[in-house]
Amino acid sequence: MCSVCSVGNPAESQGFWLVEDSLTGCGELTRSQLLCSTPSGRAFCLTSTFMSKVRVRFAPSPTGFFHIGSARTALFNWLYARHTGGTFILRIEDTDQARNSEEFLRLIYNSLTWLGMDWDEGPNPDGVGERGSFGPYRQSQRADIYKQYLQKLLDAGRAYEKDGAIWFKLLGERFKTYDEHRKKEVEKVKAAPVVIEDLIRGRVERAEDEDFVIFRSDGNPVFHFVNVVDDITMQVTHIIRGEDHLSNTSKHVRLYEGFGVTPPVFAHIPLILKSPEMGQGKMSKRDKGALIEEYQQRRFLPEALVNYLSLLGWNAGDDREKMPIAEIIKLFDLPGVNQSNARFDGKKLGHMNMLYLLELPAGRFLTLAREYFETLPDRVVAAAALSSPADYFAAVMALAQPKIKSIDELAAYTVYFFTDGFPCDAKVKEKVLAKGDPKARLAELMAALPAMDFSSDAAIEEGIKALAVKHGLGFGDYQAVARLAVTGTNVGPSITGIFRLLGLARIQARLQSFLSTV
RNA sequence: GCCCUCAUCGUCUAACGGUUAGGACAGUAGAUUCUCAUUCUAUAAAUCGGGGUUCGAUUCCCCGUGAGGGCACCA
Repeated sequence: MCSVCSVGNPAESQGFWLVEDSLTGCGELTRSQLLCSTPSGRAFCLTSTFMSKVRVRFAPSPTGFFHIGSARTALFNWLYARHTGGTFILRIEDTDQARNSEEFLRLIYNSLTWLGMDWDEGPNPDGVGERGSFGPYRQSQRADIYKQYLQKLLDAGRAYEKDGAIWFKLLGERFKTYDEHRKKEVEKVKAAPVVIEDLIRGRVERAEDEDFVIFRSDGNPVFHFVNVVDDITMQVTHIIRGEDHLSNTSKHVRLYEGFGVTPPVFAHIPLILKSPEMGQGKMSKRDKGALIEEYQQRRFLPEALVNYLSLLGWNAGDDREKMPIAEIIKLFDLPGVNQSNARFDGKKLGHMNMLYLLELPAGRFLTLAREYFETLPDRVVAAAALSSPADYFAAVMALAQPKIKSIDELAAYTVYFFTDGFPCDAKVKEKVLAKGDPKARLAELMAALPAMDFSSDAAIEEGIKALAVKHGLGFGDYQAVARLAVTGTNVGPSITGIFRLLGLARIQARLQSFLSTV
């Protein structure tokens, strides 16, 4: 029996079954596809899994900020669509009129676009009109379709009205029992459990033993109903969603049966949990680092975020972690997705971001840096940076790019290039002044400065080294105190680069004014 | 309370039933460059517990325990 489409058996196969003996010849199949067929004893029918076109959907509801878990679910759907050459659908689940907002809707389009997840069907990214021939793609515009499908259930005797709402009717013997959780008596139905063949979890059985509401008394359909109707009418082949929906799936399967439709393939992906410092449970919108918007504002590189997200619950099968998106698409597959939940690790994400930052073309870094300063809350620093000559700004950024871990460090890291009003770190000052004879070093440096060649980093280095040799000291003896005087800190790019960009006059002025404070 | 899922270093994860249990992030200690960051080297760190099956179990089975999710006229 095919684990996916539940049809036929390998003995009757026409050569379209993925079974152990026939693997060697299947060069087209990925490693994880091969593996999934054997350890768990599952078999897949190629006709259903690979030969019909994959259609997957991401179906967010615009009731809150777009967060990391949603992005990962979207990503896995998108990756699977791109991996299989299938279709990625964006559907807006906006049936909860009280909590929907246009602002959140725009945020969904914006975030997906920023992350590079383009959709083949759904509303257009600008919110005007839509694409695809299975629309409308906003549930708020699909009322007629829901009415029509409700009628099918009514006609089949599988739905009934009670207390003004419409309920889905389960088949089987009925009995009453007391529900501890809800503290009331409920009517249950005796029936064989629902069997879910999940691509990631394997076979899951769950009893579905209570009628449930499909249309509220206000006339609006509920999630379970619209979700299933939409997936049927949009011809969705694979439902990739968070494991938190696994318990809902039995309801959905019963609805598919009620409509006389074979359910799609389910793949319930693990959840993203809070990092240990953040506490227990799944990542929530209130957790630090949970919102995609935050990374966008901090100018994280979307490709780094996507790469990091792809590694939460999935891996390439070897030791590689940083990979171009094309490689991830090539290697990604559903049976290779882990079953256990993953904790979010902002530090590792930061590391990934740095890796991408290091190899970012200077031109793009410059664009991002400019955008960053344009939206920087500190308008004084921003104005100073943005009003500097373009080539000077570019030179400063070139100095900073290989040294910072994320773009939002840029203001603090480069402030002294753009203004004389930079802060001086008191602790660093104390430390540096305590070592050797810094005042003497500064005096020597100032004396040597006018004769120094400022044309290149190498020339500057040579000048300072010559000075050091002359006094029987090391480069570091001048570097540390000069850096403190000129930048107010002990971290930053090479001192030679700082000297070269700032130029003789400003170096002299800063050394002078620093000397007056010690 | 009931139902479902999961379980390898602190974290993300590798390991046809046979490995000195590997890599990455974070940590620690060094090296290097003018600081910092990078880089390099070294180091510490894991198979939840108990039973089976097996010549042999991280891997298969059962029971505990722990973690997560669900149990709405929310999605």
